[in-house]
Amino acid sequence: MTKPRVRNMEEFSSFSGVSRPTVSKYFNDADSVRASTRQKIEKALEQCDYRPNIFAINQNRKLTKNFGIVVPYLADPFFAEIARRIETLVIAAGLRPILLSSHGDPELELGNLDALRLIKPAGVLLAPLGRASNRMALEAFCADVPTVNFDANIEGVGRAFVGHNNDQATEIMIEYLLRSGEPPVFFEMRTPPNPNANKRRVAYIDTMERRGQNPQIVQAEGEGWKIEEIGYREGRRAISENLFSTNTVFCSNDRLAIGFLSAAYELGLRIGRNDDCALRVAGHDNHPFSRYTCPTLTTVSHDYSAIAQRSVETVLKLIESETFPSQRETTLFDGELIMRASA
Amino acid sequence: MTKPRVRNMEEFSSFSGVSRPTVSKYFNDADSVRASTRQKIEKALEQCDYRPNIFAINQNRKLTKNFGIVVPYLADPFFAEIARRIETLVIAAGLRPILLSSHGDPELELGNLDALRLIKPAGVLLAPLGRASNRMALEAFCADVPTVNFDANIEGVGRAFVGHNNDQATEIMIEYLLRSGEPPVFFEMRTPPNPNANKRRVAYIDTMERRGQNPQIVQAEGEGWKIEEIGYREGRRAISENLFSTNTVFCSNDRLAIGFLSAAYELGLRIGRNDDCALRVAGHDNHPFSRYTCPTLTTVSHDYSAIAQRSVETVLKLIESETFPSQRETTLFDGELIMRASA
DNA sequence: TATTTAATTTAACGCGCGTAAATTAATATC
DNA sequence: GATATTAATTTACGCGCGTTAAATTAAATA
Repeated sequence: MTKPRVRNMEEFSSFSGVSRPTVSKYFNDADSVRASTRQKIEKALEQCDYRPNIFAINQNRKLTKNFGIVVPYLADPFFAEIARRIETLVIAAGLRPILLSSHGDPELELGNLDALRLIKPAGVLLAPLGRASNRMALEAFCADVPTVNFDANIEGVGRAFVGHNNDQATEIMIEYLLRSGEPPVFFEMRTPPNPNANKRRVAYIDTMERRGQNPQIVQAEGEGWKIEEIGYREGRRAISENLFSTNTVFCSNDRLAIGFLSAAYELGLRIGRNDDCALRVAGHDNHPFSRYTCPTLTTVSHDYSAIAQRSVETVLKLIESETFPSQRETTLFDGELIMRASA
Repeated sequence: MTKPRVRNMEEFSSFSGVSRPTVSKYFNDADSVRASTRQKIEKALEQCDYRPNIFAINQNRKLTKNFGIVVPYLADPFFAEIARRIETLVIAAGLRPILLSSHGDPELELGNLDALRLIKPAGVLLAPLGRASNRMALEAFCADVPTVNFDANIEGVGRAFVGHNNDQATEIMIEYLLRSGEPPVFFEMRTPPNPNANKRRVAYIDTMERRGQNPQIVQAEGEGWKIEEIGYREGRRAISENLFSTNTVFCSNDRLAIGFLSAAYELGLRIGRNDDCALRVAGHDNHPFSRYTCPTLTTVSHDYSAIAQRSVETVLKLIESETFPSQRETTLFDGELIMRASA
């Protein structure tokens, strides 16, 4: 019953009756050995539970099967969700994902990259903090390790960027809001941690002007990643001080909108597109919780799966080719209008 | 400007003028060498950026500085939050946290433990899936690796358990609800993934009976970790079918409550403790989003920081002592009533 | 059956570090 | 200043596996 303990490849070699180099070959690529020897090995594998020592394997490799995934803030379900998808794809590609969160802290972001360096990852997918990131350090890292930048685009960071088309996404939401009611006022953080926010502001202004509308922006004070709280506090203030010139609020992201909805509810405002509603509210991101807000949040969705898929594909290609791409390619995926009850 | 490249400890030894074994000693414990030699090493460390190869280090160690953290579902902000705290403590203890999520999948849970085995972690903190977990396999793992079980208690898994006092927490909420209005009906999943739910049901029934009340339970159908959705769908159904015999609903957890609130809102029910409200709703967990629901959710909080702290302490003690504790100790931390607007 | 080709075996070295024993040097104690 | 103590150095081996070259064997082809 009790399987014999096999301590190393040497022992497994004699146990299976296959020479050690061949066993080694098998573990690197099971198809690289003859079918008959493969059977011998796999039969032996069933009778004892030997597994190669991962440290010894990686010691001589310049490149391991490790794969780093760095996100700025894992407690944000948005990043948890996209990380989950990426993890799955990475595993399917035969690599070992290592998920790291920077927890909103630029020093920890550097620490994470430092930790990744040690484990010589084959590739890295990096969603940087953004404004707070130490750009020089990130660039230095990307020069050494095949890295693709995703979610938050920082020029020069990573050998490619895969992300969300903020321009298009902002535009379709504005178009929808314009044709279905009063023009939207943009509600955002004055100093957002994430660069997508800036893209969205610019896109808002551009689109509004192109439509002959007067762009209006209400900015929330506050720093950091406690975005719902900022949306709540500043939303409450903005409503109280009557800062919104129309009945339509387009929040820069869903977390801000979640806080805003909470404030509006507390102030007794009805939100929605019915006649008896005081305000329409829209968000941006299709945050996992946006379908459970009160009312459910009309928003514009990232193409989560496409972004995850393309990101992984791009790094894998990078790894395979072993070349430095001559230019940093940028891939953006269009957003999709998610019609719910809030606007 | 360009720092000389130092490839290994040998080279660093001659670079710094300190013998290799001493350098090795330094990297294992900087205080174990004489202050003067320590200075020599650290000065050299500034002039070149050598760092020991982590794979070579761990190859000879039976025990690494790796530390595993396994949670059942990282996309749940509750687990993200507690994982974040644990990570911080583990880093402070000089260990390298490896955070793994089972994504609600029992096979992945085993895969995670398998992956952890390979990296010979000094210790592991394991929050199991619960009902779906392969208990035998978990036990086998815990026999080999110093593991402390947290959050979801599975008898026999881990050498200690640290968690939330579901009995006490349930009781204080029921007491509050009883003295402030109608008796609570318990709303839960019929087949909850997490064993805490069962504890809470039992505690609900016990407390109600001790108070001379008639316990009433409404059970939601549905499997898996999409708990908000289940809360929404089944909450909507239960309200429509008039299954609640009083105006007070005590949800088994906040995620269920979040879904329930969304359903109630959609059905036009006012939630809260005012006279004009149709329903009072309470939750359990103090989920990060519970303060942004509409209305804000009255709930009972985990002592997040105490649980995180004690969990880490317990594993560290286990690691240090290198002994198998004669009995599996269970530590529970009391919950705290979080009064908000929903009940 | 002879020949070519492919796979396996044997033997041996290297990776970067941990670690132990014996020796030497630097401090601390009297 | 002599001795005892502590720390550093020298030397050497081992960890488990990758990898390579030459020798051998097995399979595929003619």
